[in-house]
Amino acid sequence: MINKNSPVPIYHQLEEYIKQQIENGILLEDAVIPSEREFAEKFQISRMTVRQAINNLVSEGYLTRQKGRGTFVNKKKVEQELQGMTSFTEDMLSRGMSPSSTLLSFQIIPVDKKTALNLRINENDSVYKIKRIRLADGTPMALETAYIPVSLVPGLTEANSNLSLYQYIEEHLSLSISEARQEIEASIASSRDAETLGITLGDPILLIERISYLQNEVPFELVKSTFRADRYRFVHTMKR
Amino acid sequence: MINKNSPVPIYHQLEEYIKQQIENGILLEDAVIPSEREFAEKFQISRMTVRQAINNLVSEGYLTRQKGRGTFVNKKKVEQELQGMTSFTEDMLSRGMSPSSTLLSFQIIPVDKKTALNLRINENDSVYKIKRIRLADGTPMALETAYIPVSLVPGLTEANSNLSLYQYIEEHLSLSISEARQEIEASIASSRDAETLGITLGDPILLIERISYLQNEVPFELVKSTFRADRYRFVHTMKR
DNA sequence: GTGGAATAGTTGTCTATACCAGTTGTGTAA
DNA sequence: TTACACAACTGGTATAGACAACTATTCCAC
Repeated sequence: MINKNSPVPIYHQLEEYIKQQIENGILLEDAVIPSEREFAEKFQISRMTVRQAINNLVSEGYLTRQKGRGTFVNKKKVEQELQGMTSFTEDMLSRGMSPSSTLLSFQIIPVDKKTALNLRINENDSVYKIKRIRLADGTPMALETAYIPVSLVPGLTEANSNLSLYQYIEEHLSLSISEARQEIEASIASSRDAETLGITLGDPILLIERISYLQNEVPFELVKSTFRADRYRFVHTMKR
Repeated sequence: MINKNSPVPIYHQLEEYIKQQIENGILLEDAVIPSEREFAEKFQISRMTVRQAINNLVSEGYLTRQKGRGTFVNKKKVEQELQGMTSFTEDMLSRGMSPSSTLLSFQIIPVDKKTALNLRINENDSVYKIKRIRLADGTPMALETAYIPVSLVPGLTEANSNLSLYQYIEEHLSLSISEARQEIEASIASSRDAETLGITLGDPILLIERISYLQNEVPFELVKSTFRADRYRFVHTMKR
């Protein structure tokens, strides 16, 4: 498990080892991990090297140290990661509402120039274009159009696109979203907007355009949403 | 400067020492700091102890290491902290525009119930109520009303409220803002909004309400802003 | 029972040392 | 002058060992 002759530093190997133990459920949430001296003994490495590995995991939020007691496993990263990530599903759930959606269309089309730029792919590359009405507690809240490069999520079909997309990619493709950029704009409902959302022409609407990025800074999706301003208010917390 | 018999760990003393050198301008931005071996020699401590101090400062964002070259001083914490914190001034500067503001009124009034709740103070406690027109490159962008508990910033006057508030509290009161919560809503300009912002009745506007918190989670200010939607778009990046 | 000492376990701090790996300037050979 | 080698610096990795500070448990005296 630990290869002293590898060019990969020992402390980094140990980090990966401990992370895996957590992923695989061998080390459970809130459980103590083996002591520094145990790790040192087990892998025949110095305690300071063990400390370096554990320190890194602590600052990455995987572990918590307690003097005199031991080192403990934190809650899973995944649960933390989607916090405040504002997928519609997460957003509504956190407001105590029940989200659902109606699929309006599901297409694979060559991407236009502007969207290609945003997704950092070539013009005319294939993208999924998914249009949905988003509902909360059964009433329409938003009209949403998502663009996703086919190359990133080859297996997407009408059926599984109906689930929360984020959940789908987390669980089936072991990718995860690490960053998102949003632009929020106020506007006035056009007659088409008004019709699909059940409001009146000229009513205020919120236009939200979100680009989500994977860990490697690869753009994953572009989502354009039109929210009813009478029902939806964008809430958002910034730290540090 | 370093007291080996102090109960305060040496690495922590060194951290404070280096931080001070940065604060006092002895170590300048982008400059190299003395090498680990130099610090060790100068204070007669082990290089590993020096590394522990420097590691902490690196993860706190004060320093950056570069293998083979040295360790460098980052931009001041203050400048980083307000990044994305969306004070109007910072926001406009980051868009390459020149921000200014016109003070409409500056009052000290007893706070109403709802605002008191948001600021976690008692009803009728004194608050500053500051109304301003915010301009970018000379044209009106937003109407802004800020509420700040007098108890938190006793010395505020019409004169210094005209500066960037954030800068004022950072520099004169050594408080700093660590978190902010925003609610963003679309609406339609009333005749009064339209008049002050120079737009037409019925035009779309963005209503932004922000509560900023200090490090200790004490609410610091409540700001209600009305932005022209034709000129302003709220942009925002979420990480992790 | 309660309080306190002894004990064995944990992480925290610190030292001294060694070698590796990347960067930069300098001096020498082509 | 140019190109390369080398030396002298930087931070990065790793070891072994010591003692301090803190926690939990056990056991004994009161």
